[in-house]
Amino acid sequence: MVKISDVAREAGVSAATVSRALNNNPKVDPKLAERVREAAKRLEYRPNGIARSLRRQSTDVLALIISDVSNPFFTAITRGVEDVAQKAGLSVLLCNADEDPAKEATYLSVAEQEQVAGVIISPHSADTDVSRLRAAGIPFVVIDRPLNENADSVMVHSREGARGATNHLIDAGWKRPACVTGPSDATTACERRDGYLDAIRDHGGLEELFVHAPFRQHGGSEAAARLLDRDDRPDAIFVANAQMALGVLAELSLRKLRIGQDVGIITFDDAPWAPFISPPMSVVAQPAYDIGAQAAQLLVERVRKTAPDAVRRITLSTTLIVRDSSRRLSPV
Amino acid sequence: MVKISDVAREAGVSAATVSRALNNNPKVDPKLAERVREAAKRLEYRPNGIARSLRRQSTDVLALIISDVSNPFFTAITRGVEDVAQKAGLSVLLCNADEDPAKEATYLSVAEQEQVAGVIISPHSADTDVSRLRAAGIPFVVIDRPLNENADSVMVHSREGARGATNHLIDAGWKRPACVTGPSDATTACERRDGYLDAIRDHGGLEELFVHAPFRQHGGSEAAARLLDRDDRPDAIFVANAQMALGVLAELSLRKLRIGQDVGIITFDDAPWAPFISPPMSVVAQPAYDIGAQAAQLLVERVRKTAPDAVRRITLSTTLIVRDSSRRLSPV
DNA sequence: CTGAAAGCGCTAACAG
DNA sequence: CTGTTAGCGCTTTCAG
Repeated sequence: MVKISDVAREAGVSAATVSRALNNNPKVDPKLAERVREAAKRLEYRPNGIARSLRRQSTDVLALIISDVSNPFFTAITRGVEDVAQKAGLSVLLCNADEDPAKEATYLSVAEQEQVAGVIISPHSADTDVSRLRAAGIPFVVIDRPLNENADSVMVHSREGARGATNHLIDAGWKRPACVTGPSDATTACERRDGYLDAIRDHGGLEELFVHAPFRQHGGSEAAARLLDRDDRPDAIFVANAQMALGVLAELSLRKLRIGQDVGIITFDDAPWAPFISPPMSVVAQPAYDIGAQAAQLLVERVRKTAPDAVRRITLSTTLIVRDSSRRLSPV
Repeated sequence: MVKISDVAREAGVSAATVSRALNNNPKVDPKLAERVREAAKRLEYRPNGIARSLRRQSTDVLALIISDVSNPFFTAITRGVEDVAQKAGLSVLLCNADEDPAKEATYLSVAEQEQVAGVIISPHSADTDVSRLRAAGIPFVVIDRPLNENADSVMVHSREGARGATNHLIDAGWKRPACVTGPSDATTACERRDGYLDAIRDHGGLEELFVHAPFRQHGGSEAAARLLDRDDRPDAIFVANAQMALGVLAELSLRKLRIGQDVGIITFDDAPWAPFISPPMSVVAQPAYDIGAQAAQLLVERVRKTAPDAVRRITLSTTLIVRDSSRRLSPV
């Protein structure tokens, strides 16, 4: 490994000058700087990022801790984060907590030990412990799911989105809309359930039918099975995320229930495949890319200390996209 | 930030002893060790990973550089990598090169500067330059796409899979199968095209119809459009990845072409949504999770230096899953 | 078994 | 503008 002192010797200057030249410090003689750059190139010198971080007491990497890499919603967020981080010269370390509080804690701890410049996290629950980040002075912004404490955040009006989706189902003529949502310790799962309940109560005379299950395809299947096993089974389902929706679809097909006739369906998240299933899936789209981009923007400003001290909270809106899965083809 | 010397003072020992105790060095008095652990806990001490890495000249993180986070194939790989890395006590830093050689180079450079313990990479092209990794002594394993050099790797028999898919199309009665594949600088794109060509030539009398486009949904749309604009348009399409397949689907629906009647389709990668589109999509499934798991296993052994010196190359097979999109409903 | 001391590679004060 | 010096926090010889 070639180090700074090697370059210094090659260029006939001191290590300090090499450091300054390579970091574009303006008060170094342009000629010398050029000589240094050439020497560095000749030797294929790469600064040791670790040593640099230790000395500077800071790094150029952000950690993005997400709940599930295989959820397209989170990968879309990732792109938003990466695009703005890259513009700011920061790399992003993507951590997949996998809806597992233990993994989440591990990554939080890694972020601390590796002294990342900042963290963007979609916490598994509102109780996720970020105190160590605070203690270590690492700025962070919370996305997707709120935290039981005051922090910069970029959220979505989940509840309103859910309410709108459920209302849409009712307006379309479905008589017994149910809700399939995520685990009860995930705030987004509860908010979407509550939005569903808001709509049910608004209309009166409707039964509250919801079930919690993991935010995964199998969770969707299980929840749907439980609902459809009832004697008074629902005739429409509002699903809280796209992966669960796939599970619901599987269960529906197993039971030979036809979408649009026997049952209506609408889901949170406009997954890429939503327009292509049959019938095309109605969705509540979240501005995933923007969530990531705005969170990264906030974080970069914190890292650069160009942001005001006050906590900033951004809440974005969802968009109802009606395709065919929620329409009622043969009304009674 | 509480550091090792603080713990040393609190426990009334030297920093060296704290270090040894916390690293479970067996030759430290159990009583002392206990005292140290208590002191550390009391002070909420967290070792500074950066300082440790600088001193040890190594880290506990692997970098996984993938071509596209939003491709389910790569997220499935990611899970495989994470599961085995975690068991080995290593964290994984996920880097999204986004099919962009510049981003890829950046991440390679980050991996080097941050002295990661090892790298798993799906190189954008066979010419991707990993010489710096070699020079820095960082072990790496190549996945998905081969490199123009001898290295540990976990690949898939793409060409055979593509050939099998095309043969299946022909056997199903389609008369003019075409191929929509990725960019010509991506090796997997070429292999899948070549597998298609193998099948075409095997049968004789068939025209070679293929088009290269980006490995993205819009790439699939564009390629399909080009193919379907021909006077002698194909009646079946073998698509080289799931994201492109979605684009092809979009184009087909735009032109009101019915799958199974007007056109047959089969794609690489068993995306979660494949069974749910209409008709259910036939696919060539890749063992994505295993690719990740085996690559990580190889890498861990390199990192731990428990592997033989010889380069190891693993090639996994694909599985043809016939659903309905490739069947011909009304044969001529 | 424990402590003192050296040093990983870099950058920031401080002189010159 | 450049060089010398000191240390970031940790681990690891080397003595004791």
